[in-house]
Order: sequence, then C-alpha cells, then structure tokens
Amino acid sequence: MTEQARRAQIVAAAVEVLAEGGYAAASFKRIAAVAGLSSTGLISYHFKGKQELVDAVYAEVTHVFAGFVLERMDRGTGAAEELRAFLTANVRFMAEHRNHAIALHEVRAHASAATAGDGDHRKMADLLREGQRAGEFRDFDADTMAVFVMALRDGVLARLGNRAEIDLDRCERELVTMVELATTRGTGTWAGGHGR
Amino acid sequence: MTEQARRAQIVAAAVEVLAEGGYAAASFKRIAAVAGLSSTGLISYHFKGKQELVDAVYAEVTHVFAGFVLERMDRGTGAAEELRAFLTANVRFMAEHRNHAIALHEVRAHASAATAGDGDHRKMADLLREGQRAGEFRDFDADTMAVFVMALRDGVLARLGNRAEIDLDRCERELVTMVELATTRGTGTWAGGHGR
Amino acid sequence: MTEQARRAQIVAAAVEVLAEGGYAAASFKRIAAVAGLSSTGLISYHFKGKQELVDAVYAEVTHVFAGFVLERMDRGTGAAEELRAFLTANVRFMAEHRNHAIALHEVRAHASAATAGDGDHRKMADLLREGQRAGEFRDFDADTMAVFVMALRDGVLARLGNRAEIDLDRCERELVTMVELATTRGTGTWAGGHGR
Amino acid sequence: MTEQARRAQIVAAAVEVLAEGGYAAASFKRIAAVAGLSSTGLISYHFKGKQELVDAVYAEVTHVFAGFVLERMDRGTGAAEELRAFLTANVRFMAEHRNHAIALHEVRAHASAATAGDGDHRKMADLLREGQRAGEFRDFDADTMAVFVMALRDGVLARLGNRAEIDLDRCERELVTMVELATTRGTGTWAGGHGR
DNA sequence: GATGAATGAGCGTTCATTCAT
DNA sequence: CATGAATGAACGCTCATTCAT
Repeated sequence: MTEQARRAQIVAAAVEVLAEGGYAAASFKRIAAVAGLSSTGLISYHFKGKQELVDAVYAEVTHVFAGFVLERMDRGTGAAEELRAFLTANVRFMAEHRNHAIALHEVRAHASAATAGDGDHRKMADLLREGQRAGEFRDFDADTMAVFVMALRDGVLARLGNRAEIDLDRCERELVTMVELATTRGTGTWAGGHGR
Repeated sequence: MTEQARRAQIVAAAVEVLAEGGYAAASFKRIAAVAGLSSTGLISYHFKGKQELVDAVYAEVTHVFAGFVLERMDRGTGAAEELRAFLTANVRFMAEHRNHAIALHEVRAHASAATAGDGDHRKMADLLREGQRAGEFRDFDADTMAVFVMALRDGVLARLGNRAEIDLDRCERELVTMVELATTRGTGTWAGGHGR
Repeated sequence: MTEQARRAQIVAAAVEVLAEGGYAAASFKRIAAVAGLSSTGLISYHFKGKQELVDAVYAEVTHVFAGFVLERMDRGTGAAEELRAFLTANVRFMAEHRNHAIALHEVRAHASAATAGDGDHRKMADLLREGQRAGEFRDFDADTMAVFVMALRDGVLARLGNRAEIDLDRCERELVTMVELATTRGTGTWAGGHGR
Repeated sequence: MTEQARRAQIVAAAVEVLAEGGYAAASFKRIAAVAGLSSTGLISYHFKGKQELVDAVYAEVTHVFAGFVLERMDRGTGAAEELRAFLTANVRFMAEHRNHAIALHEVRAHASAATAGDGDHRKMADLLREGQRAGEFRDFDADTMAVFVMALRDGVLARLGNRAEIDLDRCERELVTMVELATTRGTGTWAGGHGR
C-alpha cells in the first residue's frame, strides 16, 4: 500500500473517530483500530506526531469543505448572491458530509495556529466589503459582520456536533433570510422578494 | 472550612485554570496548585470524579452568567427590548468577567449532557415567540432563530477564548443592530431610530 | 513513607541496576522492580523526568564518593601527600563501594552538563599547582596533568565496570608510585623511600 | 554494489553518526539517512542485528586505529621508543582522525565482550615486559602499568569525545614525558634529555 | 539485492483516583 | 476533614526488525 493511500486511510479513520467520539476519544489506539492497523506505531510512522495527524485531518476536512462550498459560490454574480450561496453550501455540506463537518468542529480547537489560520474569516470580510462597495450591503463593520456570519455557520455546526435535533433544510432557509435582512440595504424588497 | 466553601474555592480555581490554559491544561494538579491545596486528593474528596467538578464549574459559571444577564433583562418592557438587553448583557459580561466567560467556553463541550441542557436555548425561543405574539418580531421559526442568536453570542465568546483581537464595544453595537434587523418587522424605524 | 526516603530508595535501586546492567538496562521498569514499587509512575511522581533521576543518582554517588575521598585527603600535610591520599582513597572506594563506583562510571556520560561539571578536574589542577608552588612537583602543565591523573582513576574505574579481573591492592600501590614518579622532582628518594 | 562495499558504506555512516551524536543518537534511521540509504531494512539485511553492526564499527575503527599506530611504532628500535611512538601515534590519530577516534570512544562500551577483547591491553603489557627484560623500564607490574597507559590514552580520548577544550600538541608532549618518568629507570637523563 | 511499509515490544510520562494516616 | 504517597491504566512515541514486492 502506498504512503499516500495509508495517510489518507489514517486520516479517514481519524475523521470517523472524531465524528463519533469527539477529540477526547481520538487516541491513536482507537484510530488504528478503526483503520484496521495492528499498531499505533504505524500512525507515528506516517505522521511525525499527533499534532501532524491533527493538522492533516484539519487540512483534509477543510479542503473538502472548501471545495464543496467554493464550487457552489463561484456561480454567483454578486456579493449578496455569493453570500447566500456560501450559507446554503455550508448547510448542505453538513447534511451531505456529516462526519467531515463534525470532525472539523471537533478538531478545529486543536489544529496548529499556523494551519488553522483565519483565512475563512478574512475571505468573508473581503466578500462583505466588496458587497458594500457595490452598494448591495448596508454600512456595517465588515470584520465584525464576518465574525457573525461565521458564528452562525459554526453554531449550526456545533448543534450538529452535539447531536441536538436540527432540521437542516429549515435551518438553511432561515439562515439565508436572516443574513440577508442583516446585511442588505433595508429596502425590504429582497427578503420579501424571495418569499420568506 | 465548610464543605460549601471548599467546593466554591476549588471551582473558582478551576475557572481560573480553564480561562488561562484551556480544558487540556485543567488537570487536578494545576487546579489544586492554583487553589492553594496541598493535594489533588482533596478535589476527589469533594467531587466524586472529574465529571462532577466539570459540571460544577459549568453550573457555577452558567449561574453567574445568567444572573448577570437576567438582572439586565427584566428591566425590559417588551420582547425586542429584552432581546437587546440580552445581547448587550452578554457582551458586557464577556468584557467584565472575562475568566468566567472563557471558562464557560472551554468547559461547555465537556459538561454532562444532562447538565448542559438547552435551558438557555428554550428560554430564548420562548422570548422570541413572545415577541412574535406581541407583533414585535417578524415571522421566523423561533427555535431556529434561537439557535442563531445563541450562535452569535457563542461566536463572540469563541473569538474571545481564542485570544483573537476583538473590539467588544463595536461588537456589541453591531450585534444589536444585526439581530434587530434580522428579527423585527422591517419598518426600518427601529434600527434607524437608534442612530446607527 | 516520607518523600525523602522514597527518593533515596529509588536512587539506591537505580544505583544497583546501573551497577548490574549498565545504563542501557536502567529503565524505570527495572528500577521500580528492584525498588519494590508497583508502578513506574511512582518514579515519575518523585522525579520530574528521567534526567532528574539520573542527575540525582549522579549527585548521590558523587557525594558519597567525594565524602569518602575528602575525609582521607584532609589529613595530608602537603600537596604530594594529598595527591597520594586522593589516589589511595579513590581505589579504596572502588573496593569498598563497588556498586557506587560502577554506577558513577555508567551514569557519568548521561548526567546534565550543568551537574556533571568539571569540578573535580579543576580541584585536581589546583592541587597540582599548589604543589608546584611549594616546590614539591616538577614543572608540568597542571591542567594537562590533572587530565592524566583523573584519567588514571577513571581507567581503573572502567576496568572495574567492565568486570575485568583487577587486583585493586596492587593497583593502588602501582598507581601511587607511578603518579609520584610522574609528578615529583626526580630525586628518587620518595618512591624509593616507600620500599618499592 | 558488492556486499563488502555496502557494509563498508554503512559502517562509515555509523562512524559519522557516532562521532556527531554519540551512541544514543545512532539509530538505524539516522545511519541510513547519512549513508544515503532509503531504508533501514538494508542495514538489517547486511547486519544480522544492531549488535553486529556495532561490532563491525568497533572492528573497523579499531583496525584503522591500530594500523595508524602500528605503522608509527615498528620503526622503533627499543621498547621505550616504541612506547613513546605508541603514545605519539595515539594522540596524532585523535587529531587527524577525529571521527574515528570519537566513534571508538562511543562504541566501545557497547561492543560485544568477545569482540572488544583486551588485545590492546595484552600487547601493551607485552611491550612493557619486553622493555623490562631489556633493562629499559623499571620494575613495575606490567599488566597494571598497561592498564595505566591505556587509561591515559582513553582519558585524552574521552576529553575529545566530551568536546572539552584540549590542546592535543601539548597533551602529546606532556603525555610522553609523564609516561617516560613513570616507566623508565630513574636516571633522570631521559626526560631531561628531551628538553621537556 | 534493495525497498519501504508494517510490526510489536518497550519506553518515559501524565492523570484521575484511592487510601492509610 | 485533610494529606500526600501510591496506584495502574492509558497515552504518544521510538526503535530494531521483518517481509512481501
């Protein structure tokens, strides 16, 4: 089995363990068991240390997540539409890739600072600023609003991770409406225009 | 020293340790050291297990937090005003009781499901429903909106816990505006009426 | 059992293990077994890490060794006599405290640089310089000669540690003679005067 | 690549690793890396176990060392001169083949008893006895004196291995003088005759 | 011969917990 | 009540060694 494949297999097992038992349960022993490995030494063989595995999981999960979301965003023709696509894609991802989503939630706090950069935050802030320049969004502080938008996404994610009952479809609709109300110029036409 | 006082002392030390080093660093050894105890055995003596201590910390922090917030809410004369007071009080609490706030953030994921109940969530949903009945709020799904409101609060809290730079005053203003836009009927008078 | 006593017991067990099996065999597991402890964790409980135990062993063994030697040196009335007493005492120590001597040999290379200072080397060099000032010793480089004297001591120690057959009594006599010949002014009276 | 060449390559890499990081750092991984091998398996393939590699290193280093020294000894015309040549050659070797010398120092304690035989010791004792028979040396116990002479050599070697500052040229001169004083009949002419 | 992934024993260390005093 | 030494399970990690390719 090739190195690449083994690493991927281990990361996949880690994602599963993280999704099922949370970070605390994600010991090498458990991950090895789920991956069908006979020794935790093999994980150390492929990853220099636990931190590297954690970072690899974070990178993988983040990569898949970002791919999923970006694919659904670049069809947008304006900042507001892109924002809506972002929210929709995020909730969809949670519905379709539950394990990845929960694993991200569990692993985020433990990823290296360098790795776990605020890239997402900055991109969101930029998108919001762009929408303000285009006149689509009202005059809020873009950085703070970026915190809010990501917080809404993370709140849904946390809810999912905590196994609380949650209707993701309704959640998606309400989320889009709420963010539009909160960000766009208050003409009332937009929110109303979409029937919500 | 009375049982009550000892427990309170230990919980207070735990809060400090949690705020400073996060959950991972919150070993009995460290907590005992901060509390000025000479043995971790004393912690085990007063708390049946680590889980009980964690739950006690969660209960204490939650109690103080709720007290702070409720005190500032019941002056409100309507649901919208109460909601605004809730948001303001939450951010204020983070500013004035940083350790308690961060400890809450750190400990929440590890508190017993039974303890960490969704009481807050339900109360928020009830408030929102009340506002809808009174005609103050628009027609959203109250449970979902409650998730969102709490998510916004938690997002700010997480930002604080991660030691990211954050201007709590601006955050408070933007948060209130955003939630008002997202919840009240779109007359535009309210948000505008407060000079933002 | 008091902390002090436990530490001493563990150090004593470590000395025994080192003397019997060398540094490589001196695992916590083995030391704990020899000390009659039920868990290696207890060693970690009393010593912050393996390095601290190693340093404690080095300190203990060095302390006993130095005490033994110094007691027999300060009776000397001149540098030459002190030097002779040093050599004699060293060999005697190896004979009477075999385990401590071998443990010192095994542990020396692994003691912290700070701990394993060249104190002995410097003291020897000072003694030699003093003897030169007094006219007892010939004109050699004191630092280099100190290296030699300590090397002779260490050579005997190594021989002991390697379980090679060695007659310590004869060794003591020959060592004293050799060092006197090598250090004192070549009158010939001294070495001869002692019946060799 | 021939078996012989591979073994030599691995041994050479081991010597380098031993000289740079000491025995503790001489893992197969490191040796393979220095040797430019892609797998530690290759080392196990060519050497039955770590012990065999260690013994091979000891043999190689000892062989080179002995060759260097013997080449400079057989020019001597008497035991005293040979002894002096031995000492000189030893110190010269340390200066000119630092890595081999330090590797010898590091590996000696771990070589098999069988391999690490006392051949050198016996040869030195024989040389000393020869000198005694020829009237060049005084009446000491040859075996013990051999221990001393080798101890002096090893002391310098250890100093080198410990990265302590050491002036090998001065060391060489002082060493020759000391050993001559300690071994030859005390006419005083020799040591003085060489101007030291 | 050479590769490199896989193995499994052993390591030092941390931790919550227990219990005799 | 309080102490603090003792316990033992679990952890991440390293290493020489094996073996299918």
